[in-house]
Amino acid sequence: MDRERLVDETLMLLPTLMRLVERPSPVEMGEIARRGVATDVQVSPGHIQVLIALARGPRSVGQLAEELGVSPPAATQLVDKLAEHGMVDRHNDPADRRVVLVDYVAGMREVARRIVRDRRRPLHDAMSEMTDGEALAFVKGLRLLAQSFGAAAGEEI
Amino acid sequence: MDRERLVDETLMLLPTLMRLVERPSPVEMGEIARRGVATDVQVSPGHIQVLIALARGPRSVGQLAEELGVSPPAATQLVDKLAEHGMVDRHNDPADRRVVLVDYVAGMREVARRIVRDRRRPLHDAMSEMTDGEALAFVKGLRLLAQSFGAAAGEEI
DNA sequence: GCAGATTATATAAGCAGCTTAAATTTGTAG
DNA sequence: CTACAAATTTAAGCTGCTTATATAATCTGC
Repeated sequence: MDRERLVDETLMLLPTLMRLVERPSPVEMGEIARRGVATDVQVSPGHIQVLIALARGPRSVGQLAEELGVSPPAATQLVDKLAEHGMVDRHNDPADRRVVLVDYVAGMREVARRIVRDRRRPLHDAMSEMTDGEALAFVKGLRLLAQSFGAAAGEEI
Repeated sequence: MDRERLVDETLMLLPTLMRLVERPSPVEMGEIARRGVATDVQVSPGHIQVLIALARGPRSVGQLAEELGVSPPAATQLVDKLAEHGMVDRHNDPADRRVVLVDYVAGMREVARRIVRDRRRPLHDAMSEMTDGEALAFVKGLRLLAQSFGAAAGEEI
């Protein structure tokens, strides 16, 4: 099979896809507005990642940075904005007071779930046109790519 | 199958992958340096996209913008930088002098091919661990996503 | 053929999201 | 208790995009 062509097509598609993904869609703002959160909230992919990560329990800023593959200051920034809009809360880890634990504000877990759901609607739609095998292969591909690019970029320490 | 989980995983993976892809790898700079082009060139995914698009023939700035899914000023900027480093050239379309046609500088076609090849090495590596079916499903998935997000974001005209 | 609208590109200004470097606070080990 | 290490934040800066505006070339209707 012509792998070259597939690689080239991916190289063309990936950045374009990313620009689309990063473009803030107004969808979830309506959702937020209905709950009394500011209407002009711009939920970026990074924020969505934080909301998803927190669904599995509280996280320290450092853990978030690592899970998202960003620097600690970037994680601080993401948490700042979510906290500003009353979505998440910081509190000190009693075991180690250097650590800042991030968690949903009480009652915001459900709101977060809805925001994430809205955000992933196009993704969900796209995936509903794949067979199970294709969907699995797609995610496997993403994992492989992240791993491969990670090895190329990150591991020069 | 648990599509929800796959969607969530994709939502976590995509932005992380993008940050990795966008991180400029020094690989291709060495390649450029050997050809007498400035060493501090930073080849971004957008520039790679332009180089790939030009492999199929000269393009106007507007066509590039459309192919990449960016605004015309963004395309102008990408071309600016590539031209600055002697990779591409502008010349007027004799048929319509408003149009600026972009093409490789003579002899740079081959250099571009090598730059693109270096840039896609991690991608190539990742794809070599997929079966043919998986690779096809992966690219199909990317296409579906781009289409789906495009419909969600772009078609509000 | 020419005034006015349209199209293609470029310039200008500004913003979001990341980075590295330095500062602050807390923990740990000799 | 001193000195170093670790977690987070603050500060400064860069890149890649955006929209709004400017400029130049083309098309249209009279």
